[in-house]
Amino acid sequence: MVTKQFTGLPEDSDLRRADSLAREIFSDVANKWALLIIETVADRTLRFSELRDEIDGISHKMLTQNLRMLERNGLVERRVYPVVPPKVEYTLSESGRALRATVDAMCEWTHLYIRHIDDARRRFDE
Amino acid sequence: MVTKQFTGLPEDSDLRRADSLAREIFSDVANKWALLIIETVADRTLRFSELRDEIDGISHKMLTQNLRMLERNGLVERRVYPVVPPKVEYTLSESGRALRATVDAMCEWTHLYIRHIDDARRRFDE
DNA sequence: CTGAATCCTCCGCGATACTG
DNA sequence: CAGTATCGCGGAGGATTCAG
Repeated sequence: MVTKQFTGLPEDSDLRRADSLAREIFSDVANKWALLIIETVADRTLRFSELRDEIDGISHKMLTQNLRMLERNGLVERRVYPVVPPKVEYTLSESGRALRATVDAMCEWTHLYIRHIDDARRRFDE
Repeated sequence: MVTKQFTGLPEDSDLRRADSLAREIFSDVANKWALLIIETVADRTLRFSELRDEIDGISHKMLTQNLRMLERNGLVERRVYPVVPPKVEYTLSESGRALRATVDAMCEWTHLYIRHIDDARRRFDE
C-alpha cells in the first residue's frame, strides 16, 4: 500500500499508475461514512430512507454522496424500481461483501480494545 | 458497530455510553491518514521526519495531529530522547499492531479488486 | 528535529428548496 | 421517496513562524 518512489523511468509508469489508483481507492474507502454504510447494509437490501434512519447522524447529502461513490467503485449495487413514489434499493456487490469482511474485523477490534483504549485516553488526558 | 436505538431508559445509559465510545473510536480510526500512518509504521520504529517522508502527501500538521490522536488512544508509543536536536521515535503498541492486521486486510482487498474497481469506474463514468 | 501556535483560505457538509 | 442544486458557514487543514 505504501507508495513507491517516483523514479522518473518510463517503464515504471504503469506501476505508478496502479499505485496512485490504489491510493485513490484507499482514500475513497478509508472514511467513516463509507465504512459505516457498508457495515450497515451488510447482507441486507435496504432503501435509501432505511439507510438514513439506521446510520445515526448521517445527513441526506453525505448519504447520497457516499452511495454514489460506492456505486461508482462497484461496491454497492443500486436497483431502481420505476414506480411512484420512487423506490431504490441498495445491496453489497461481491467486492463490497469482501470489503465488509475487513470492516467487520475492524469493528471486532474496536470491541476487543475499547476498554484498553478508554484507559489509554484517560491516562493521556491526565 | 451499529448504534443501538435510544430508548430513554436509565438502565441503558452505560450501554449507550459504550456505544458512543465505540463510534468515537471508529471515527478516530476510520480515516485515511490514521490508517496510512499505522500501515507505514508497521513493525518498525520510525522518527517523525521519516514518517513524513514515507507518507506521500501528508502535511506536517496532519502528521502531528494524527500521531497525537493515535498516541492518545494508545495505538502508537512515543519515545522521546532528551538530546539536541530532539529525537522522537514512534512504534505501534499491541492494540496498534492488532489494528494493523485489519488494515493489512483492507490493503490486500484493494490489490485483489483494483482491476475490478477500475472497470466499474470506467463503466460508471461512461 | 519535533512540535505548538497563528493565520488564512477553501471546501466539506448541513440546511433548504425544487424536480420527477 | 429519491435525488440534484444552491447557498452559506464553520472548521479542516496548509503555510508559516516560533520555541526548545
